Amino acid sequence: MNTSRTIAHLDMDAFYASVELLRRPDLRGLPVVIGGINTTPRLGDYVGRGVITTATYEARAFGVHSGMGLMKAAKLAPDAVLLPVDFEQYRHYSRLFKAAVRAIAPLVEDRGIDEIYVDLTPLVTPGTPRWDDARALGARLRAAVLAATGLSCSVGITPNKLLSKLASELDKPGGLTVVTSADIETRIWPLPARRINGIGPKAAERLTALGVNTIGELANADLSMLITHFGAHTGGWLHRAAHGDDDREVVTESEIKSVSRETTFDRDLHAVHDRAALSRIFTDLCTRLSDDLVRKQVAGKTIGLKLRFDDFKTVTRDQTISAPTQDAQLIRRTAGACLKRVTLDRRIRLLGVRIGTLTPAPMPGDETDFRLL
DNA sequence: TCTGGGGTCCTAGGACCC
DNA sequence: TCTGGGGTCCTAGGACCC
Repeated sequence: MNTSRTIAHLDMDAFYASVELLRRPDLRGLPVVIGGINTTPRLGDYVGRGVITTATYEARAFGVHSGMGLMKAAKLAPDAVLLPVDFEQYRHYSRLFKAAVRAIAPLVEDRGIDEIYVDLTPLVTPGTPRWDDARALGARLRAAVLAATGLSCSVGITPNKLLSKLASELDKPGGLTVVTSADIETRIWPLPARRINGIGPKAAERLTALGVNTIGELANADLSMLITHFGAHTGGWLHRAAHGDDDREVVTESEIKSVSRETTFDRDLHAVHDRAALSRIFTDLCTRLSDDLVRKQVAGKTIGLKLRFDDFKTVTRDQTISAPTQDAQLIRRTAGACLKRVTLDRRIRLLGVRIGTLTPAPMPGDETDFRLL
């Protein structure tokens, strides 16, 4: 195992909720839940299909957590304060905290709006006191993020991304946790295998059925048994991950692969009876997708449709056109052709439009016609 | 009134080409 | 006519992550 790198994972604490509390300091210390659009001030009065995106630690004490339906959460914590999501605000604070980190340590990998990996290797002195250096750097990063945003984060520092992701969660909120290869057995092995980034609910369930619950049990599981049940690729990865082995680089730049827009309706819609409403929403999604493409300066060739029915079954259809496009009408026509290939014998819960196989497109106002390139 | 919205990656079969 | 293989693109679904 390569232990020569020093990698940090930085995770903002209850990010959306904490941003809201900057504007509403009067709510500090109260159970606050963020989620949904048409919200009521009191969680217990909410009616709709929204889910929790974030909850303050005070709200989590009631057993609510992100991903939980707001209606269900309302039963657990009816008196919690409910606030609607405001992604513009969160993106603003996301840019601020990432800039603050980059000013100290430029090798940053974006992992969504509220977390990053940072390669600290060039900034620490090799040798034994390296982890002292790393801890001091982690403290600097935390202080810089707090100064730039007023927000708290948790930091994990270890020899790789996999361990750092686990470490940053060990002392949340406000933690600064260093884990070296010598600490794996005592600090990592007792954790549930599900905590490993990449082991989701399905894999965790399969592991449980094999008698594997903790990372330590996974580490001590027979490699050939894992390969038998998960295949050579995944089986080998599970084994290495449990031993804290991960050689993935910190990726500072990456190109966007696809753009999508989707919406869940207030009530399930009927393909025939609600045809007009469906058509209007469909066209609106395509228009917004087109706007996204222009803003992101990309055009795409593979246009996809996504439907979710009232039984939660999801189907997708896609079609690749001859040249990349940003055009809302062409996207609408192509996605409309995809829709004709779906049997519509159930009410529809969700409609989505996606575009992939992206290529760079000209800036708005640019004279160049990218179709000729 | 269970279960949002925006992504990435992987698998797998068939078409098609060399 | 049969056999063999590699590579890439397209499409559908699913697991997973934030």
